[in-house]
Amino acid sequence: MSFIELSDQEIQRRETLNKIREMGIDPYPAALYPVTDYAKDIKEKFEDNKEVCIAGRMMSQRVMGKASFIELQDSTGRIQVYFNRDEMCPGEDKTLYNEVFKKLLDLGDFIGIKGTVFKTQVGETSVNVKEFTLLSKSLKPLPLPKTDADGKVHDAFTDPEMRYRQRYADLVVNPHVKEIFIKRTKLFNAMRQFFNDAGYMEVETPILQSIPGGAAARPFVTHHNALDIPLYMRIANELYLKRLIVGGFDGVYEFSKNFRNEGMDRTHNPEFTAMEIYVSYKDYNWMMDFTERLLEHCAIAVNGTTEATFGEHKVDFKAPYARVTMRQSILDFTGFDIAGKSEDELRAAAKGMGIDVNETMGKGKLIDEIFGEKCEGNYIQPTFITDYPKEMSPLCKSHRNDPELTERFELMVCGKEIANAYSELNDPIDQRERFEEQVRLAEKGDDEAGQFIDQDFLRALEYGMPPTSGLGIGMDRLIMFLTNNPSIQEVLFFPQMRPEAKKLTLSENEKAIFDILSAEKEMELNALKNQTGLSNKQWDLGIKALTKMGVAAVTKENDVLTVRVK
RNA sequence: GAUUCCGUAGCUCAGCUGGUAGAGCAAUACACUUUUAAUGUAUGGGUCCUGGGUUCGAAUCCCAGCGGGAUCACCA
Repeated sequence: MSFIELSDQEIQRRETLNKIREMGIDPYPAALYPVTDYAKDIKEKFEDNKEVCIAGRMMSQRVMGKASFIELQDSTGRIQVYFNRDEMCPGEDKTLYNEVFKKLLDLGDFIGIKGTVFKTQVGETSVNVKEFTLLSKSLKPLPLPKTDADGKVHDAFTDPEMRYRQRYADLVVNPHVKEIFIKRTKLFNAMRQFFNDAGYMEVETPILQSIPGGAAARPFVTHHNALDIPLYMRIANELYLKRLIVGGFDGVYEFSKNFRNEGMDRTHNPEFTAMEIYVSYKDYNWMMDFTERLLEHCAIAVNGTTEATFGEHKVDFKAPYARVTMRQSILDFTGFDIAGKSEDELRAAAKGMGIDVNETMGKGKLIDEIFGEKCEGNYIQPTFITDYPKEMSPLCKSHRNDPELTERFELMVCGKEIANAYSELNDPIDQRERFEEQVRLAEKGDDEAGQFIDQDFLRALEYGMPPTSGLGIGMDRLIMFLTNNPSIQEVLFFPQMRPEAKKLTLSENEKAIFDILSAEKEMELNALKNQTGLSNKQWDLGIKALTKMGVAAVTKENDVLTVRVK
């Protein structure tokens, strides 16, 4: 980066940095700083005159002559710190206060404070400085939102693009953003604890896979040089976890980063986190009980209550949740009974409801369209929708009472799916046929059908997999509900963005002008402009830049504009 | 992918029917020993997203592009 691209304030801070070094102060000291206390604790458990050692960023500075207040922000929040010149510098030399503190510290600098706790006349808990240390100099000014006496925030740092691209600055400046991510981690911890307490094991399975399976989605492709084969980033971990059930584990789970090469919007990021768990000797009825207990536990761990607000909705994660079959749901919202209907009857019914359908759609797809269009959005409170049509669920066991259905449920919250579970298909011959059917669909052009048959997975099933129930939860979506965020980007530290565009340097034009001018030393303005052949705008920018840098000057004599080299 | 809105100082934003850019905070200097959006006085700070066009003249109007937001479509 060249010096010229820096803003005024950035240049000033670099100059300040040099002054600090000249004074013999290390702006980036190596030694640890012996922190003993945190802002939050000091304020909550006030102890008059207690000696503390704290560290953090200086976020505001109010100098009033020989005394000053700053706000120090550490990981727990902010605390006020009081600097008194004569207490800090008892002798004749007041440099530490007058120079180092007042002039060489900038907002955003990390400093360490040793001092004593007290309350000011206005009752604000503060730390009276005995000794302070510069811990790390900040060269770039942070955005500086301010909160006034009424709690109203001014100059808030809200631009989503900047906040996502510079999440570090977002986190420093917006405490509520930090809170989202603290809750996110609490959710993962709570879920992990729940599974571990139940005796299930956290595992890791491959992210680079030679066959991307377990879901219908477009994968990212990469290449392994030594093996000279394509490898795919996983779209799901289901087939690997089931192999582990074959191997004899009672229950396995994984928080799985999945990658899907599809569109991005406020609910889809190319990489996202799913949790999948598989438990042997269970079925989907058991899994419903398990899921509602799990979510109740997680909601309390994250928010301290089973209730959550999402937009205009109040959601209660307290178990148990309503259970509705897909047939009943469609009956409830459309009056149409899908039971025993032929494909043509279903298509006619869907058309009658104003749903966009076509000839390629099978029974399962048609039912799914009707449900998605007419029913899904109505489930605000957590509701299990059960017994999905078979075509939609190639990895799910057929329903024990109806061969057209599967033992599957999805959990709907605020009209969105957040969990999906099966009594897992463990009949290897049935599974092979379903895979083959998917390949046939894919060849016919159904881009939602799987294109690969994972022979190794089938081999595993042939050795025998116990009856198993599996559950998948979209973790990003769940945390959106628990933190009232309608956008997935708000719950990911670093959502995927287009790369930042490079700043163009216009020095080409400036150089062109300068080359012509320097040959002549002095030229009439319009002649020079014509000779460069630049557009009005390019010319204007170019000549202004040159005069600003002081390499050329424009003078006006008798209404004639002349450009000279300086 | 479609529609629509937005892009101006380090940050948040004004800028009318085109006439060479403003405010608050931040910065710099001075004053001020319990303030708290500290205060007062003064000063500096701009590729008005990029490119092209219209015009005597464009931050402003037109076209194209880039980036972002929102809504919709798509989405096991």
